[in-house]
Amino acid sequence: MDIVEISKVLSNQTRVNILKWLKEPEVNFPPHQDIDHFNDGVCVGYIQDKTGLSQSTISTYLNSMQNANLVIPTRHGKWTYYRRNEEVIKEYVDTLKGEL
Amino acid sequence: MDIVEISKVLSNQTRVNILKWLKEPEVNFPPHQDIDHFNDGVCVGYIQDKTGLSQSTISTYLNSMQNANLVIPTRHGKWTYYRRNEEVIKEYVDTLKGEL
DNA sequence: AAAACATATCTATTTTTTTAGATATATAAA
DNA sequence: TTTATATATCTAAAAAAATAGATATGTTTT
Repeated sequence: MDIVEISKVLSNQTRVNILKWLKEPEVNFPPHQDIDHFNDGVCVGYIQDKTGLSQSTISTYLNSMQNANLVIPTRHGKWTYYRRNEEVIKEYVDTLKGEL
Repeated sequence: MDIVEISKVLSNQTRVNILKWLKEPEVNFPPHQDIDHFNDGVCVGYIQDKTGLSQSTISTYLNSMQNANLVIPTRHGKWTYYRRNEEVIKEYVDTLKGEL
């Protein structure tokens, strides 16, 4: 868990929003075609639609968030679903609470 | 309290270090010439020495930290002392805890 | 097998951040 | 009242991040 790397992710409003949206996928996104739950998170396309940014930009964002271990990708057919990594998010906040 | 602005400050190891050092000035810095306490924090020169970066860079860092309300400056003669703004730091962490 | 679809990666451009030297300002000391 | 000291601000150059179009890859559908 790298405080500086995670802070870089959080220093962009859209990326913060994505993390927040993924907290309640059923509230923030439409249902998926193939599956009727959000256990593995939300597909890239839905996230992109919500932000209005380009596909490649969102993919880059999600990649940086994955590198920081803030989200976990799962491939399901032709879609990649992203969900929050609650453990690391908690560890980050708790570390800030203690060390900062 | 701006999450993105504060996260930008924290996305640099030296700035994180400065915040940590200011938590225990008596441990991390030598005593000041004029005053025998750290109630108003630590002078810029001491912080600069500890980082090894240039004077203008440290001044820029401290300015960005002040703009984010993470530190509070106090002028004492020819020195400027910086101390942590515990309220805002706590508010930031608590907000992350709740919203993130 | 070809076409369509979702996402990732590559590439280039623009924007932002970092960094420090030079200079300005404010205060204190000589 | 000049000189020294501490810090802030200005300026410019270098480095890093943001962004999106183009292309590649993997998967499904036809």
